[in-house]
Amino acid sequence: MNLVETIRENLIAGIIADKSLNLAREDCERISLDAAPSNFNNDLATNAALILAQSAKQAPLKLGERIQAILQKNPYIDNCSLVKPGFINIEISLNARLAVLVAILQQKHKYGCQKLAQKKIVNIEFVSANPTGPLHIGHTRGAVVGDVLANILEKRGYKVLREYYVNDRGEQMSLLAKSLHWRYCQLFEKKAAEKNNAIPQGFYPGDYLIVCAQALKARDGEKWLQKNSEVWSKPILEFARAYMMQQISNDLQKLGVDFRGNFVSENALLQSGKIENLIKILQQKGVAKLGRMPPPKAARGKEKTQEIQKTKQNATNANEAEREHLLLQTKRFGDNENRVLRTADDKITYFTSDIAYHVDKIKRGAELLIDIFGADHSGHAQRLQAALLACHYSNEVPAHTLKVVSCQIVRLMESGKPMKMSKRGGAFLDLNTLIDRVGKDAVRFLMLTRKSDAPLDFDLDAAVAKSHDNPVFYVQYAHARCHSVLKMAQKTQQEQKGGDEIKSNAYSDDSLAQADFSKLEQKTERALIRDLALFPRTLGNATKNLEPHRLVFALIALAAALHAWWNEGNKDRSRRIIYSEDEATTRARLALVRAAQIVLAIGLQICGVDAPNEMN
RNA sequence: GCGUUCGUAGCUCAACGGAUAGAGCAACUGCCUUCUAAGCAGUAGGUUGCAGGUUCGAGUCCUGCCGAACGCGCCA
Repeated sequence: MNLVETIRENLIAGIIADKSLNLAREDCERISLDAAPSNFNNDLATNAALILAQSAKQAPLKLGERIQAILQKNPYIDNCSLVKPGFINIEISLNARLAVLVAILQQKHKYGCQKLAQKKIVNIEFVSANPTGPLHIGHTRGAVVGDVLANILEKRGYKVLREYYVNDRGEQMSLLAKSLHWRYCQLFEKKAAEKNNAIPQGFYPGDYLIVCAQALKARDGEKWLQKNSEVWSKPILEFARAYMMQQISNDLQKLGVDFRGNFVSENALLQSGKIENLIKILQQKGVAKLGRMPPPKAARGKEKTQEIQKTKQNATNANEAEREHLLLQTKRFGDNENRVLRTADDKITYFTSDIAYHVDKIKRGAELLIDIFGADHSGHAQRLQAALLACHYSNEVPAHTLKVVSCQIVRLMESGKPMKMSKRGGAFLDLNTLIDRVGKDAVRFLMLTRKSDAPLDFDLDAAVAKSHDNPVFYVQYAHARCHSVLKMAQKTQQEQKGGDEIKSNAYSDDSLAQADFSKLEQKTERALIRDLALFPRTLGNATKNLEPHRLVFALIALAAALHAWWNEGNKDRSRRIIYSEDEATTRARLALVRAAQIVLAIGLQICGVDAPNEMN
């Protein structure tokens, strides 16, 4: 039972059935049913008359009268009023409120779920941080957004596969192996401390590599001290990979993110031959050809350009501009440059393996791909879309299966000031430390308090504050209050009944579902019920737009509605939830509290945040 | 220079193309003999960066400026 969706469907059916309007289902898609603005004394509002005016060739206010008549027939609606531009405000009936509360009390954690006729398979890829160091706050946002989005999609009837793509080959990994080997050799130097500052240019500088090197030494002793990198590079790279992935996996676990073992190795993909195979197909279809690349264009970052050119000169003596690479013709598919698939010296680029990975995800059955990217990957996302169009052109995959959610940067704040983040000094705050400091719940919830494509300030002090300006606390407190009053009610009930009554709970969910809901006529009570009724719609919107923050804002609003209602008991004893002089009213109010608690718990669970029974 | 994203109250931010643009913080005024005041109610605070356009209707879509972040490798 989803009240809002039921009313909407009923309305659309009524409109289509009215032959004189001559409207079809397609015309009705944009019809919405939302919370009515608070200045109107109503529950819901619809824009139907405004949306349909054009197709029906009638003025909104005139058409509104017909729609109003259709709505009036609905037993879930008491009154509706047509106002100014063409909105119709709706007052829902006692029946409707009863239906909402009973649905929640019966369905419990399944409230808000949607069953799709055919489960759509979604592959959601997130984090995918290079295994070259521990996760930090930048990765955390993507981790939480991806995980919660996956939870929401599961609620809404999708079959969701979470994946982490491990970039375990290429230049960065070689560099990691070299850095680790250097650290490892340092462990055997007598004057290690003095040399500690002289980390070779470009090597990974973090202290975590010292710990990693110690682990290597503990396992293998002096085995890799030799200079010949031919001997140590492979085993050390493998050790580093395994070590780092273990750390990352532990940190994710601590954050409550579980990939259920779906870590897909880039190296394994390469070994499988799938990448070469794709290249072959792209060549056959004529979208991959040999060609030269123009020099880098960055005009703004002159220094960076010079740096890149310098690196290249060091890397090879060949004249770069003259070499022919295998290029994907992404220009034909919306990119502003063609991109290198395989270099002249036969190296597969990151770009190529990522394309093959995405094609592979589709071939493994995914009907929709979602990538959660950091802001620094926005350029890559565009190229990837163009590349997938090229694959579509080559009959490899369907078009437009990839949706990219881009997460902007997170700034760590301390007492209102940005924290200095220096990777070089190894002093940056890693995820593990962050969770130790503010807790998993705060990290997760606060990461969702902005829409993903806006930058986020994460304030370490606000995260642990026990007040209204800390949304985690505010929502968890609302849940705890619900539990508190229900517990209190049961306690007084038992005392009155005098102990060992066999039927355990007079306030069980089933029992509360029988309450007399006509007792819930106060404005604050009706507002709360309305919010509960709109909850499934919030999940639907979050799904449609791939925006998990919508859920979080709805939870904050729900908590506010609960706190507001609760406080009315401060002024007027008869408005307390437990009102000893009126058992029927008490039961009805407890049913509402319980329903609110259930919905808060569902929302928190989706966010991966605890729903505590007590605050302490 | 090119691309992506952002620009909303003093601060931090909401608002599937909808109504009189909403919350929290900070400021001011009230509410505890309590089911948790770790909360609530109220006052004040706005030309949604600027200028055009699209339409019944624009903070939202389009174009051009201004400002900020990120990216622009044959790294990942």
